[in-house]
Amino acid sequence: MKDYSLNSEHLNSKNLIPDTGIFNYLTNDEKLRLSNNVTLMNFERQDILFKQNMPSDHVVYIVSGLIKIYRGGRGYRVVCIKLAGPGEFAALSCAYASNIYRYSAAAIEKTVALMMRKEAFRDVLKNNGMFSVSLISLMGKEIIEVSNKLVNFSMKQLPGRVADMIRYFSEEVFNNTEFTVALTRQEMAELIGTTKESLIRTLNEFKHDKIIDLEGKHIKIISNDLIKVLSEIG
Amino acid sequence: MKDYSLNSEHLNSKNLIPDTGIFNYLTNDEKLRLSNNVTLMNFERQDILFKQNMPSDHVVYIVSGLIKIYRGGRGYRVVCIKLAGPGEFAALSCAYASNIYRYSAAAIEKTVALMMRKEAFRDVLKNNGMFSVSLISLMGKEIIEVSNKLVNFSMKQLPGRVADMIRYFSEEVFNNTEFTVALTRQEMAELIGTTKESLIRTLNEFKHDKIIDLEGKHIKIISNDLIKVLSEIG
DNA sequence: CTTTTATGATGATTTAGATCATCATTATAT
DNA sequence: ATATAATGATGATCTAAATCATCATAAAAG
Repeated sequence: MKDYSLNSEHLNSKNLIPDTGIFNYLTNDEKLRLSNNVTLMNFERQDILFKQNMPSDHVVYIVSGLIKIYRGGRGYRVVCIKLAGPGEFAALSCAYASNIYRYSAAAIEKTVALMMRKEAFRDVLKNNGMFSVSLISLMGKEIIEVSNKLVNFSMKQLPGRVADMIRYFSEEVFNNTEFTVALTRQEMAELIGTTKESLIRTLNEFKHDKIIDLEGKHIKIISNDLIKVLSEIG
Repeated sequence: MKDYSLNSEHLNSKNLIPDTGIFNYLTNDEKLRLSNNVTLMNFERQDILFKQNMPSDHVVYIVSGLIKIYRGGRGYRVVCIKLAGPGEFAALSCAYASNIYRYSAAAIEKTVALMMRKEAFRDVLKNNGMFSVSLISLMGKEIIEVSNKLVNFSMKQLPGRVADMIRYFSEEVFNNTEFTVALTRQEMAELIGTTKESLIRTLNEFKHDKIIDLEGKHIKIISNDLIKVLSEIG
């Protein structure tokens, strides 16, 4: 009994907030207060974290894994706005700018996420200037990223966008020239605004031209230079 | 002499910060301190407010007029990311997320803007929680807007995007079904990711189909319903 | 273990919209 | 006022990529 009670108390006061990134700016007290409004969640591939048009009540912080943030349109067509991995937030933009989620999020691989009640998160933002300025910096990066994607979508044609995607996986997600993506061809296509057929063709052309090695979901970059050139000339 | 001196002092302590929007959250003292780091600027059509790749040292607040925020790519191709009018900020995303401007801004019509030194702006953000949370809300809206544009670019074809543009002018910029845009056809095309020829053709088709009246830069919406339908079905 | 459903791969066909070319009209500069 | 440049407008042609169709293979479900 005594042990159990102790355990429970210990659990209640356990700090779920990581000691990384912008959370470094929080005091222990702030961490604890925020922590009491945080739920740690586990998601399997294809699990939904939140869905477009639902009331937006949480800010989501990815501890581990990978998720996709996407918008569905009429007729099953989907556009993937971005992926988010460890240390990244999701739904930040909706938290204080909208009362509903403006897009959906689903786990691409096994993912651990912290669901933070947005009111508690806001209280911390209000009281900790360094924390809020850091968040403003993060959101600025997100605006720049989405704008870049917009520019790439309008200026580059398929080979350029496919090269962009491969570069993104290699440089931003896996930090390796060789990697295995859990995404299907369909999902990859949604990430760069094309159809699965066109994506498959372009990937196989890259393979044929010895730019990449391709075996199922495993991609190995043979010529990083060519990938960079393709990505830059569009 | 005496009069002149008085005038000058009065000018120095003059508060340039507007009493609108998120600036309402500032105390008089904060307004004054910020005001000392603000320059009021006048721009004529085509004047550059800031240029891609320049060191980002200011946050820009539009008092009146209209500007375009755009990115140039190789070969004179340009993509317009968004327009910004009175009460809107520009370059917010670069201020604390980048040391350089990631895009350019130019006046579309005669524009008055406040150029706020980003360090002073940050000081206020750090010390005023309501102000920073409001800014976070504004930036969230911007992320949602750019994401929407990305989704529209990938899902809608030309008539849908042209209808989007007309709707945007009518509902967001001019609050009228009849308006005169200072943009050239080329600039309109850049706004919706197409070429001037295709834009001209589509606008003239709309005219022919009695959806709009078109005379040079003056547009009058005849059937708002059709515009909405076109914008929604894409 | 077999059936059913998702995924990956290719070929054939179609099409939206880019590109190229030309000319009229309207601004801007000399 | 006249020359020069920028803009708007249309037609002809071309092409990247979507769409449609089919089949192989892999994964999931019964």
